[in-house]
Amino acid sequence: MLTDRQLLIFQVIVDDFIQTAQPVGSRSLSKKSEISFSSATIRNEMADLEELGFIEKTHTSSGRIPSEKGYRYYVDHLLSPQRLNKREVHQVKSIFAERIYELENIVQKSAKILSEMTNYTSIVLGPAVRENKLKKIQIVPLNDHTAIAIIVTDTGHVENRMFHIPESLDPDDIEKMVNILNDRLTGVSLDHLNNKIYKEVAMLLRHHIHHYDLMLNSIVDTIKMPANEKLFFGGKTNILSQPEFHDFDKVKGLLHMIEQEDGIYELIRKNEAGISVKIGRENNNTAMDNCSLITASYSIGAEQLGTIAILGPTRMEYSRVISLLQYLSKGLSSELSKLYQNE
Amino acid sequence: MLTDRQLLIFQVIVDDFIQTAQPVGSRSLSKKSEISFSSATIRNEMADLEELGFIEKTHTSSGRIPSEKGYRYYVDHLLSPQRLNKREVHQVKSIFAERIYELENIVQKSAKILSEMTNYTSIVLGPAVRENKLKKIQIVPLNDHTAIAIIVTDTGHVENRMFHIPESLDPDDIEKMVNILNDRLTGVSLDHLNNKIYKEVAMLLRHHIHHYDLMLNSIVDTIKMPANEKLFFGGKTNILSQPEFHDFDKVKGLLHMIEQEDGIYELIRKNEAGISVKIGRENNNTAMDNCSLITASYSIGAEQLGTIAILGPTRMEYSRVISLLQYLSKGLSSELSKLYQNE
DNA sequence: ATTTAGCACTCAGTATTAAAGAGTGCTAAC
DNA sequence: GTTAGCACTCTTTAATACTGAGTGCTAAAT
Repeated sequence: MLTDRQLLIFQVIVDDFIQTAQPVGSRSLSKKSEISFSSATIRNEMADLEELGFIEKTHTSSGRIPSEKGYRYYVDHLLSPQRLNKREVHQVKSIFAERIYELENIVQKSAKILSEMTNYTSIVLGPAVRENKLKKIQIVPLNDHTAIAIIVTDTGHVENRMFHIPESLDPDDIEKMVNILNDRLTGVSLDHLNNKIYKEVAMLLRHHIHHYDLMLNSIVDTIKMPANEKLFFGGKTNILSQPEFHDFDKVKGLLHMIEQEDGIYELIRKNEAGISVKIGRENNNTAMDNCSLITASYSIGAEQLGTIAILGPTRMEYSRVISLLQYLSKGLSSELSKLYQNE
Repeated sequence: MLTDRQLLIFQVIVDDFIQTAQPVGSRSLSKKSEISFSSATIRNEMADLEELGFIEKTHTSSGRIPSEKGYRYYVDHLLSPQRLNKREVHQVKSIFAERIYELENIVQKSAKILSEMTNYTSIVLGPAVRENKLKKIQIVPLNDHTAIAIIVTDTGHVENRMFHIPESLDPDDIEKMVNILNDRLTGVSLDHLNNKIYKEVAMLLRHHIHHYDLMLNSIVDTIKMPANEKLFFGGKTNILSQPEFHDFDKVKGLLHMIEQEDGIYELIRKNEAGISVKIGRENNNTAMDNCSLITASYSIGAEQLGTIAILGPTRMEYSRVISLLQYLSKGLSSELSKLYQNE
């Protein structure tokens, strides 16, 4: 559909624009070493490329910039996977250098390093806890009327919540209850827990403990809490350095969306495994106009855990970012497997 | 030192500028109902006020704006405490409306409401955990080589950390150790814990448990973790709406400082009890130029727990913000006392 | 001795114009 | 099919002038 020469010109336009953020004109193109024909020829080809919708003008007599369709084509067909250089490999590896055992810490650090390396904003969707399996439930009474319920999952995630102890409850009953719960529920994944409690365990409790229901509700609440997985950010202010965002309303909208988190969650969540690139309006969010989002998932074995993402202008270094995300997500996956795979 | 008329003029200038963000001129002042003399008279008085350093010009023929010294005087001498209206009282009370037992949640919500009410950025320094007293230590083994240490404090704060189990350790010994620790350390405040462990408990452990030291280190690490108290923010992007921050470099510096958190921590931390107002360069931080920070502490009984703060332009609604912070910090203190005071 | 009116002067902001530079599209020659 | 050439468009920048808000000072009025 495109001739080789059109392809060449298009590629050079995109590459140049990604670097300089300036519309690319025929004359400056003709001076590039990869291009051997005159500016007039280029102009003809550019007119065709524009008609096909791959590039556009910012005004009647300006140079050309890639359109969203153009970026899409570029990403789908023209991207040459870029090898990371030693420095970059080293930086990514530094995430795993210290022996940190906290999943959250690793994830947090990933976001930080990623944003520093790219100068874009990085977003990491923390591990989904809902598929974790229950390891232990504990209840620690604080005083006569409050106690704290703690649940630990098999990946070492700890969730806790305070609750009110019903007046009428015998302290011994608390212990009894915790024992029953641990006995029956260990190994059950968190999103099945709710079901299992009411279907199988509630009856059992009723036999042994008075007012079991009041306390049970608090525990169920604790389990339900992490409805949305946690988001981690790096370089939230990096967008301010991008020339395309030297516009207050634009920045305001974007930062506001980031602060709210809901919008981001929407954007990142619905993603299949592997790398995905969403360009501009493909994100279905006006705040994301002129922005691209590249996401990659990380996992333990076959179980998809979470997502890492880079948010930048549509004029993004797709090749480098994709390589980076690929490398990091692979690293994360293998490192986490090492830690949590119950071999 | 200032005549009544100068005081009046100064007050009107500050009030007007706080509202409009525009330099105030003699003519517009003379039209105000509180002022009964001519613009020429005002000009003379303003010249004096400028000489005294309370107001300044943005350029030779501009109206006047308050100087930092002026704001300081205004805050110290001219502020009339403003009563909150019903709506505002209601909004603050809504923070405590739901029966939330999580300290963190209350604090988080305070930050949110505060920023919404003021349109400035709010910062809340979470409760200092270090003076909490240990309620319980627990260790939950996840698999053969990792376990998770959990400590619970008397205010219901939960801290946890994963660690490596030394190969040579007998599983029974873990339980033994936890029992000894709980026995000896319950009721000790977190910042004394470290000391107490090495001085009194370590010896005891040595008698009973092989390789106790490896594990002990992990537990000590867990305790040490929350070195800085957690910061909560509200309305980080509100600064973008303030006209004085329609300057990219300014905003970038400020948002960057906020993102880093260290700087903020420095600013907020060193504060006595009660309300404190720091204006512009009094904050000793170039990113805070043209910004004021108002802080208030909250406490349980005599024990100072944390700080709530509002960050805005020096042209801030001091009166309203101070009233608001006063009211909220009092509310927070009493509400938290109700929850955690072990009556 | 204050207060005020009047006037010359300053400066930011805005609009207008002109000129320069980058780029295009089209046509005609190669 | 390719290229040189030219007219044209549009942005950017600088220069210029004008307006309006405001000041400082002086001299008159109170």
